[in-house]
Amino acid sequence: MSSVETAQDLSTSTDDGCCEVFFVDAERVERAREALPAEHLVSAAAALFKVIGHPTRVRILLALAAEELCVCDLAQVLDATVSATSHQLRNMRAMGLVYFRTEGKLAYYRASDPVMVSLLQQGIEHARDRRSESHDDGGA
Amino acid sequence: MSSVETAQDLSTSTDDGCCEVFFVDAERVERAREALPAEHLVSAAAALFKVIGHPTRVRILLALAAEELCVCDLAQVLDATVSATSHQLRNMRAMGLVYFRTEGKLAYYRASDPVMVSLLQQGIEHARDRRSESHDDGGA
DNA sequence: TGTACGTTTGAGCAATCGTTCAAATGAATG
DNA sequence: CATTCATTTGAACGATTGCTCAAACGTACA
Repeated sequence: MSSVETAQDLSTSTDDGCCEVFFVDAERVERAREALPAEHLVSAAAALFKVIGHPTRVRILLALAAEELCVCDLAQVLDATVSATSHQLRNMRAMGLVYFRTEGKLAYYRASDPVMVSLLQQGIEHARDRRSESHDDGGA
Repeated sequence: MSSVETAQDLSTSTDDGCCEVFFVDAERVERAREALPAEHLVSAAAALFKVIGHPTRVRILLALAAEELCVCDLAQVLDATVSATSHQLRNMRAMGLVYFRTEGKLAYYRASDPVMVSLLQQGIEHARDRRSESHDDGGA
């Protein structure tokens, strides 16, 4: 519809490693660029999602959203080592996804970020829905 | 109230590596266990979130949700190599997050999973909200 | 104070990841 | 048919990850 033909085969010295000097569709590139949030937001969101990007931590967050648990009991729920559990909790605590209360020699953890818990639960539901349809996760 | 005091200091030969034979609070363990979805759902959701658990792929999904782009232009948007971009697209395509249409020698990609895009956008917004409050991401 | 025990921590290790580089593929054009 | 060029692919790499093991920490209790 508009000036898409900005792409000429000028062979300037700029080595973008891509196409020619100009993009295939400069307009779309511009619009896509504007759709991207600030760098720190992208990184922060990615860091948040990375936490729930591993089965162990998914289970941890789900368990701690349902029940306040000490490390020992949580490890039981996960069927994992106490040490491994503690390591992950450290990670999640640093990300602010988990709250931490100490009582005697026990440390009680619980989920502290309802939004992330909700996002996770939506993700679980979505995974369930996708399973109903024909979704091949690559299977590699 | 029920039998919470199942926790005795019996020292059986089972080496769970945790506590004693019994948990600190067997009831909570049971409830937490019931809160966990089936294993394949946990894995599937984690795999989904892992995709948007990296800044590069977050940018890719956001860009492709806003605009249909060929690999070359997408690489421009990301300020990344065409090869690196293609590798990530392969990953995301395998996960069904990205749709793929070929026209001549160009390959046009776009986001194909609106739910995941929505989840990602909620995550971005949440990251923005968290930033307003006192949230230290550990900084490590 | 000394023992017991839940928890944390650090080193080490195998596995995975994200990227780069070089080569291959495949569709258009001459 | 040879060339061009967008895209894909595979090998290789450095970095990160998630776990285990052993040791340290800190609180309770005798």
